[in-house]
Amino acid sequence: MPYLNRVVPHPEPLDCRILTAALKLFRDKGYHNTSVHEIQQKARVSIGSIYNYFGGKEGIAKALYTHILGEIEQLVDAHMARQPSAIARCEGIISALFAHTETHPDIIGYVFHAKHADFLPDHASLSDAAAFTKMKQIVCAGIAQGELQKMDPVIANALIFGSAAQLIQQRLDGVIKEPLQSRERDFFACLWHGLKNSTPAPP
Amino acid sequence: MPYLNRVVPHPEPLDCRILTAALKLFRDKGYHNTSVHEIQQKARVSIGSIYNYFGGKEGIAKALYTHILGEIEQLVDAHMARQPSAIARCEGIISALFAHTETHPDIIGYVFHAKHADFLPDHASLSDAAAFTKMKQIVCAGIAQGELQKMDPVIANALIFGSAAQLIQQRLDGVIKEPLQSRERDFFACLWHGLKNSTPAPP
DNA sequence: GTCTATATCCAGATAGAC
DNA sequence: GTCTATCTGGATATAGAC
Repeated sequence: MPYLNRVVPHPEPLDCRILTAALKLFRDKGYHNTSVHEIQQKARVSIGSIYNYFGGKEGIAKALYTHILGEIEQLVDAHMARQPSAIARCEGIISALFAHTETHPDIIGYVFHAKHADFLPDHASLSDAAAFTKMKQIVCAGIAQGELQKMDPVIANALIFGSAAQLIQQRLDGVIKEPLQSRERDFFACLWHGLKNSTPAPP
Repeated sequence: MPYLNRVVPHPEPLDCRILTAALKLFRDKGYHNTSVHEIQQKARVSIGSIYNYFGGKEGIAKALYTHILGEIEQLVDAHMARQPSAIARCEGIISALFAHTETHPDIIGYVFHAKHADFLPDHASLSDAAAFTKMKQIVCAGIAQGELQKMDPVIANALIFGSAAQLIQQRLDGVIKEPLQSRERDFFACLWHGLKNSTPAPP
């Protein structure tokens, strides 16, 4: 019964094991302090397989990067489709990111905390990624429609997502001890108190 | 005349040359992508001297880190001594950081952008540095005295310095094309519009 | 104290058996 | 497709002359 031998020890596919192992190591020790040998050991895979699937350490980092940014973009798209209001969209996205920070700190940490320019030189800055561009568009639309105060979109974007990013980073660093959800409601209240337009523009 | 031979080529002291060269390289290529050999060439110093002064690459990084964080702390202290108001203090500090971002992007980038945990494992998180702790204290005092709205200090801190940090990072990345000073006034207006307490507490 | 030349080590990558 | 064993380059760090 060769079948049994294959099934039990590693239910998840091989390339997936490599990615999850690498993600955790990159988060814990940083990209440069992680050797392929360590990834190989943690994923219980041979070095040869790693080079077969990803062509090397940088290939793993790229695969992780595009995959995770794609997932965040999907998240943004989902909230844009679900809600017409800019405020509701931002709240939904930030709320989802806060939740992910608790359940998948590796993933969020890899995107928010890693300095990708150090090991992915050909990739553009994070701000240029599609997911983050779309967040800016949400803010712009909210200002244009009068839902948010008339103001510089760059500043509005910094206030909304910059402060959220700061909370996420402090949570990842352990500076904030409680789950971010416990602060979510207060955070939104403070945020919109300053940004929401109380006198909506005429249609 | 041996004196002349010494004076002309390198007016600044040797260790200072090493630090400035390393700072620029770390910013441009990242810590791990910079070799001691490159620092040596750029600083026009021999490898032996580098090990004499700093004991190695990590020693340079540590010296830079403590020195720069010390300077920022001094900046915070200066503004705390000059102004009693929390809002004025925050504005002064952020304004100074914005100005530094334009004049010394290497320095600001090294503190705000580098992932120090990757190469200074024994150092605590940036948020624990004295300079940033004092910024939090300023915000707390502002809330306690009724100058700022009654709210969670962690959230207030994220809104104020998180958004400022976001602007600085985008400026360093080149996403923002104009000097930050051009947005400073608008930024402060938006910020305090949401955070300032319009009904001050009784003395 | 400053330099050059050298040693040592380890990471990333490859070759080839199975 | 997966593995083991090996190669190679380059980085940190040191030794010793001056």
